[in-house]
Amino acid sequence: MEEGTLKSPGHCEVTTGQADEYGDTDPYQWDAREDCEVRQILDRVADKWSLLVIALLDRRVWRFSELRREIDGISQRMLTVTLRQLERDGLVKRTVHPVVPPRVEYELTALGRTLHTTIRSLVSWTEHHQGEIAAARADYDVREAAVRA
Amino acid sequence: MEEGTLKSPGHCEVTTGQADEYGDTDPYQWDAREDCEVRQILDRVADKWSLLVIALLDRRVWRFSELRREIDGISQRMLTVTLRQLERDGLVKRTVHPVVPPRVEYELTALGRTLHTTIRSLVSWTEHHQGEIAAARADYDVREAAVRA
DNA sequence: CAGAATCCGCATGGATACTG
DNA sequence: CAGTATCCATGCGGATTCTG
Repeated sequence: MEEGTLKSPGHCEVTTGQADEYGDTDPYQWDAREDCEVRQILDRVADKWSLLVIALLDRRVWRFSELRREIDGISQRMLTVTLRQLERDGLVKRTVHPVVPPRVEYELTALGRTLHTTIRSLVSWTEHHQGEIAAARADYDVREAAVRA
Repeated sequence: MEEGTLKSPGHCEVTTGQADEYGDTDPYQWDAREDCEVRQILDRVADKWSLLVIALLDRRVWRFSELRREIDGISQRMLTVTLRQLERDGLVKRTVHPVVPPRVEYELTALGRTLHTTIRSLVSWTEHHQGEIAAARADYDVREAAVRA
């Protein structure tokens, strides 16, 4: 598990890899710097499974195996990793019931619910425009095939 | 030559057809199926570089090397791949000026601009809550360290 | 049931060299 | 300048096994 080096918000510090000398000021603080905290958070949100998990958790409380069954294609390992990351970020609350067999339940925190609103709009956009995207892809593929021929 | 349309190497190729129309617009139908088109699009949008590129392109028209310089940490290869994907999806328009040396400019399409609105809100959320997330992480790490000890 | 731990295949993506 | 092509290291993530 990677140790996220955390600095105060706004302070940029290189996590891993070479630092190199930066120096110029960036008009848009959030974007370019890969050591920028906002980018780290975006990377977390914009990962393969997080969006799915958050969207599901918004509906109700889920048990681990329920999520596993519901999310098609996720491995047990990745579900665990994803849930831990979201829990660490304060987006998901994990509740262990001391019973046998174990019963662990997951739900969104208040913070997680605010994020869900945004995610919801992203999903909505995708739903609304999937036709246009499919058309654009088909168009692109045809044109590229023509060039290649 | 790698193609972006690669599915995850899982076994779940239920309906490998392009599924042009699922018919239903159920708000909560998008999630589970990994063959769902919405999920494929989300995977594209939610990748490491796409968000960054789209956000930059909304500002103005950019040349290739400008983007390369601006996006810290991206390799020339990944910038090319990302731009091609976005172009294929109809989100980015690529204009080649037949001059020497070559001049290629990138900008958002109308479709891309509609997505930018959503992305902008995602970035805003991140900016707004990065403090809370940092605190949650610190809290989590402390507690985990305590357990481990 | 929920997960931790382990092994490891292979896609992801960086570095380099070459081209129009 | 704006790519393409190639090689190759890294690590993501799947499969499996073991535990409380």
